Amino acid sequence: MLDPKLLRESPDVVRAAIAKKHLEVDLDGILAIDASWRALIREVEASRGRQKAANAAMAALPKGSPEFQAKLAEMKAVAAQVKAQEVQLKEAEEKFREAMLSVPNLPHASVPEGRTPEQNVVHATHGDAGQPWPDAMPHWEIPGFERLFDFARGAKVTGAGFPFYIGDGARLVRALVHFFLEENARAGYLEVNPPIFVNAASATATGQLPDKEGQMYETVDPLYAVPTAEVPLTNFFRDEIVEEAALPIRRCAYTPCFRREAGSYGKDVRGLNRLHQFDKVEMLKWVHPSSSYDELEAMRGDAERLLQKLELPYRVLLMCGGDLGFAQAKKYDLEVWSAGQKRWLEVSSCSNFEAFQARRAQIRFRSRETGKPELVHTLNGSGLAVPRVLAALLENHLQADRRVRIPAALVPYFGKEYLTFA
RNA sequence: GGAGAGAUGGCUGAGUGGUCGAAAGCGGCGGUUUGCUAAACCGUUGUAGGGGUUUAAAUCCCUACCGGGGGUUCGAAUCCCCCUCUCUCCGCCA
Repeated sequence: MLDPKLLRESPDVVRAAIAKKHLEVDLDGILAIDASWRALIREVEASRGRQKAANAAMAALPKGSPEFQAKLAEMKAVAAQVKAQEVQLKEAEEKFREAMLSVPNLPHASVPEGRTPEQNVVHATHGDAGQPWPDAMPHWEIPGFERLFDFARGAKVTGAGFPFYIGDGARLVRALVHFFLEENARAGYLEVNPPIFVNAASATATGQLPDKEGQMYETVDPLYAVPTAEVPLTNFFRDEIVEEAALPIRRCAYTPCFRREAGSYGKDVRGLNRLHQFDKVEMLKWVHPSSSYDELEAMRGDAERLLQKLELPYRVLLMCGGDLGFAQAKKYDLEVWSAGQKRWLEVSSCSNFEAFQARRAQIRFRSRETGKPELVHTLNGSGLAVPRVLAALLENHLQADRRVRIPAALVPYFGKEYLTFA
């Protein structure tokens, strides 16, 4: 959620920012709702003030006295009025809050202009991505692929997009998760194993609810399977005030992630490109507002290093305003080169949310300077998403003999130098 | 799943219808004392919103908040209902 004061005091700043994101929001309507809400506050508070004063007076009067009786009759009317006004106030407040939730976060000044994904800026490219790889093939066409990645049985047992990983396939998933966690721990992220179901309050704080309800799996209890570890991780400190000295707090978590992804189709969903259940390690930071952009660069570097150690070509995109997302102030995407599919696959997205999530989740720190609680800045980034990295490993490191070379950094985790489809 | 007990400020904990935003203690902050430290003593100490004043900060006034929601009442931390969570016992279970 955006700071309501900012909207009130500088609507033009907000207007310009929304334009940069190419979104449409009725700011004048929200400002009108805000004004009428605040007028109502004044009315209700005046009535309540009268009531409170009268109550104090009544407390001093003898219980059955005529003065008491007279006051009582008078205050019955005031009480009825207050009750009615409070209903109105509550409605107005709810309306305002709802309206504020429709206002996106402001993009940072360094975010490039643009409307479409094509206008994202290629920030850097590593490795020989984009070069012709004569022997490369999409991973699902590699002979024996279905022995390690059984989509047919997954579809029978659960549904499309829920594969079985078998043998070296399962081993590679486990090795990648372990590798990511160890590397992130070394980079200063404390490992956390969170719940993989969250309640509605948590899903609301990170923005999955109310709008993206259809993208999550919901249980018969009012619980949602996590679409990313970001949700339980961010909510860890919800409604809390942390010590300023504790910042920055860096944590990472492995969870399976569940996404309904309604409406997806075509080549995007072939093989391991897009699944309803997949494994991911997520990095999260709670930082002092003054350092959040430095922390974003550091986090991007942490994610990049993982790809470098896996010897995978990739590029870094700086997202333009139109492709930035509702809640992000600045975002980098890391895309690995899929040699067999000859396309880029997104494997990480590192974002600075500034105080946008923290305001919604009420995550604050006590400022040493002012002694007052202030909102932290939150950042998160994948480090990394497993299936697409796995797909890139299969395609990019495939040998002429149909074995897959395991990069040196991963060998200790995988336990062998080659993966075989036999 | 069954039975019972409980949820109060940063923490411990009093308060069972009328100046209770809430006693007391601890902690924190400021000060006095002290060669320094400690102790002692004095003062101070929540959050959010609205408004007055101000360039701003400071400051002042008002309102709300005693797990969450609803109800009774002129008036609720206190009475009633629902929910959530915690603890104890029983059952079940990896």
